[in-house]
Amino acid sequence: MFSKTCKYGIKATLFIAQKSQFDERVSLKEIAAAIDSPVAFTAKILQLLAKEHIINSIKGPKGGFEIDKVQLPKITIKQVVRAIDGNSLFIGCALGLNECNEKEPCPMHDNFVSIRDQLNETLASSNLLDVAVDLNLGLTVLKR
Amino acid sequence: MFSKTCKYGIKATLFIAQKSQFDERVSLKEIAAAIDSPVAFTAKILQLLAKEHIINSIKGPKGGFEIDKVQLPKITIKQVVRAIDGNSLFIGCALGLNECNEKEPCPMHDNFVSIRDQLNETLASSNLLDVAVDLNLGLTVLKR
DNA sequence: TTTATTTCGGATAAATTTGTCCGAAATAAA
DNA sequence: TTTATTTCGGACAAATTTATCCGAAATAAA
Repeated sequence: MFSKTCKYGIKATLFIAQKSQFDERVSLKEIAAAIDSPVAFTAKILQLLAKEHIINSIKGPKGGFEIDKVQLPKITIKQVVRAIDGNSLFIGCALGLNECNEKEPCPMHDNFVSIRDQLNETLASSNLLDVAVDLNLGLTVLKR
Repeated sequence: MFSKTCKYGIKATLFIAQKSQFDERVSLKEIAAAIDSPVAFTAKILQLLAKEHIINSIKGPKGGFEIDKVQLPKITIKQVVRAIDGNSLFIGCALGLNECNEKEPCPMHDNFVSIRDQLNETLASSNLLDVAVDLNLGLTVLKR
């Protein structure tokens, strides 16, 4: 479904979001420890997310990563997925055809319309604040 | 969603199914041409599908691949997907957690329950005969 | 029996994804 | 200003997926 890179990216973003609720900035090491991911690889992903303006990065001592608190309810998981895996999950053909549409559909086309719709709906309506609140309440986890 | 290997596998299976409707056996070359896939790689995938008893392979002149006609309505796309990509799409955690369940769910767990259900339902109810009929009527395509 | 055709199976190679390393740049604090 | 800390960015490496090659095995037909 999602690439490994994307899974790390989502988890990292959610951890940063959780801490950003309380204006807490987190470091690369803390993030990697919290989501159980390779440090150096996680650095690359965070760099990408920063370039895409999904998170903010601050260099130097006391630096780290954070998300503007007021932006939390406006940023969605879908944005994170698109930034990392692109939009092939949302618009590509399930069987990999280059030109697959209503006129010349692949055999799975119709079946996947509703799955895709639901995936879109789910990811586009999952905002960082809601998910961060659940994390904070201990209702959900990022490890194990 | 599906690996490239799996996409080739599904398309190859459907092409064989289409021809098997009329007891026509098809060769590796015909299959690769019909689904626009690399010949040698397709051979590997067909070999795997034959081992999993989803298709039959016949060696020698006039050999090739076929599916028992009476089995067509009983074989589902889900079986093909499972044979190639395994069942991680159906049972694995969307964020890659090893232990993700109702007790300790990942942040996406609840959201993905219905998506997964629908994916299951869709793939488990897509049998080869139905899809082959559509292909034969030209309602769907395996290329472009 | 010989030949031609076709899949099988193992080795290898290319491409992509995942992951590491390390010096550079930024910057807060001493 | 110097030092320590932290992210940045480029090169490199390992692992996995995708793809190729080729001789072996099977088998239908000449």
